[in-house]
Amino acid sequence: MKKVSLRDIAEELGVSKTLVSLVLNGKAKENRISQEVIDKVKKVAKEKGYEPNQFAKALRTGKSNTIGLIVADISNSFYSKMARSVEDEAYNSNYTVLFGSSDEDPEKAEKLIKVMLDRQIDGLIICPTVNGHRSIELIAKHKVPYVLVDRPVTGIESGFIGVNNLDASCEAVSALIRQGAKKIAHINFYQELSNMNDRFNGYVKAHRDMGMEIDNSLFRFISNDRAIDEVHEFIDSVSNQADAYFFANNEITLIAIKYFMQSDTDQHANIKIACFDDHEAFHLLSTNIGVITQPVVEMGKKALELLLEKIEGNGVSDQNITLVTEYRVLNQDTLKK
Amino acid sequence: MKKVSLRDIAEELGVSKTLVSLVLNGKAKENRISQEVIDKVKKVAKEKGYEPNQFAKALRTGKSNTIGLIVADISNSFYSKMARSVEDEAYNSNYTVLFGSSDEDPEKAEKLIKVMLDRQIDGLIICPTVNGHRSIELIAKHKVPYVLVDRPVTGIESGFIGVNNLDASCEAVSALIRQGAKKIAHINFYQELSNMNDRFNGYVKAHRDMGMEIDNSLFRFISNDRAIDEVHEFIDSVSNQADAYFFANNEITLIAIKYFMQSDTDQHANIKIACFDDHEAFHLLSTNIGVITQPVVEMGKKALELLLEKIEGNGVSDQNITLVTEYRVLNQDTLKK
DNA sequence: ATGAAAGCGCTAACAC
DNA sequence: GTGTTAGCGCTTTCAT
Repeated sequence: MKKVSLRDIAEELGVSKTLVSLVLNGKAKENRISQEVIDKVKKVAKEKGYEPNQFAKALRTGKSNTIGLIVADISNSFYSKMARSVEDEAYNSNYTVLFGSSDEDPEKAEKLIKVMLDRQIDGLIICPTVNGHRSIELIAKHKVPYVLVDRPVTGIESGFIGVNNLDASCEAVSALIRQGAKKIAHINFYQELSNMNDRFNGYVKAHRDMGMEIDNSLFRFISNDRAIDEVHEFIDSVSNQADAYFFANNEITLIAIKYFMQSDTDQHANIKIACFDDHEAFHLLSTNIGVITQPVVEMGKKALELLLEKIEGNGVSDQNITLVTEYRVLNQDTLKK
Repeated sequence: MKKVSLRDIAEELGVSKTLVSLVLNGKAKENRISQEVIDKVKKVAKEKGYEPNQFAKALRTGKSNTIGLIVADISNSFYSKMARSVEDEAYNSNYTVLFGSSDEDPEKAEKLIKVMLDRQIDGLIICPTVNGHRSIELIAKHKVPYVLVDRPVTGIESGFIGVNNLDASCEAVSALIRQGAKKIAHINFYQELSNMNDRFNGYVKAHRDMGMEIDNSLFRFISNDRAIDEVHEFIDSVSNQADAYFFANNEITLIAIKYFMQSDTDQHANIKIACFDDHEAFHLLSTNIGVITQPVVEMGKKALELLLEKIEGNGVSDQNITLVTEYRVLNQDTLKK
């Protein structure tokens, strides 16, 4: 059951490796190889269960038909859904996907990139971390095509797939205001990530548009490490005045809602909530919640499409694609629809 | 910025490729190469930013330092968490992970396996699909080490990582019975997957242990394609008699709970529920729910450990590792703990 | 202590 | 129409 190589087939047939290679790569016709030979070769190849050695092929052609995908955390539903979408598209285009989670750590991201470049990936889809410059430059230096998703990196010219963070946030917060909210608290991550900042800016803009002031004590940027504690602390500090909340992502939202539910009072039933990113859990809530849903499948799909265009070098200039989110209030009625 | 090869370094230094290779692979000492040369080589390699071409290396050595991971669906939280765990372990051991989702489709699984074998992975971790025999045999034929997770395949001798499906289910159902449930409905997937069957068997055993009968109308095996509709139909058909439910996984449970919540009555508040597999959404429920949690991180970790042992061929016989689940009732009290 | 040379399996430019 | 040849970049055996 040892591996069959081109040569084995060639020898068996008394022809050259070239011929076999040509036939098996579908280049027989354009090289005017006789049908008779074609059939013979194909038959033997099949019989012997020939499988080309991709390393040799890749070594020769420089193409691995593998792409890399680096996200913050594959176990997070947002990213795992995107991964799934990328995978599906890649599968259809005959690419395989290597993946890695950066944990928002620039060091780790850089290591992952190095390893993947080592593996001679043909291209890379990456969600940049804070201080992602260095790692992106690393990729660029290697001349490997890449596409950024979720967050752009300022100063980096490249393909990018994102959403309308600012407008979507503004819309969600405006909706809360229209529902009568006067004091909307906001929790975000303290990171130099432009998408997260835009969500904050949307929160600010909604207030400005309505001619409302925002008290500094009403919003907070928390750290990644102590997320849970900081959310709790902040909620305790604003629960007296706040009559609504806008959370910058589903992770924060989950922490907050859990905390609301733990509190003995039923106060949370009356609190208005809106947040960025959908989550299955929100659909099982008895309270209303406004949710900004990102078109995550579309994002993965577009990212891969763009990447393939760059890999196959159809001379497309780097595009920035902004997809639109959907805002929807989940409640008992939508549940029953 | 073109790629530097061994030869570039060798030429620059006026030495042979062999020497450079030896030094850079840490085999200098055992070949008694002079310290002076070692330093020189290392210095130049660093200066030029030498990165070995993994294809050439792999072509020569037959090792890719890449493993494959095939799960049913990477976007499912159970699998994405396992993937994360596998990834972390692999990362620490200098392996990269290729992944793919089989969608429980044997055809697709087989294609994925073929592609991965093509990529000359050093080993494979796989959650077998129904009728997984063929694909597993495919791997075996290629002499690539593999480890099965989640579900064993009868007749296949190999490393396997799973959990105590039968006992855990029995325990959960027994708990429902002790809480006073007389008519426990059960929904499972209609598939020849031994782990799912064991969950059904646990349900049966719990009844038998207590000397209770199970009416055939109380349980149902649903199909993958029409899962939602079939769950709804079944619930409609048993809601009169059932006073408790045991669901075979979190997917079914989510569908069911949503359906309960849609129904106008508040009946579901009084229904006792237990299920296999945890899910974040369950933690935000106001009703009680008994949850069997699989040690998913541990599963991924053990799977990779076992696989590496097989790859590195420390002659270990194929082990079957059964990890234990945890049963816990989630409710307002645990929430407040 | 160091190097020459073979070859992993494949592709592609160039014969014939 | 088909074959020859020359590598891709690396490791490894065997000389020296």
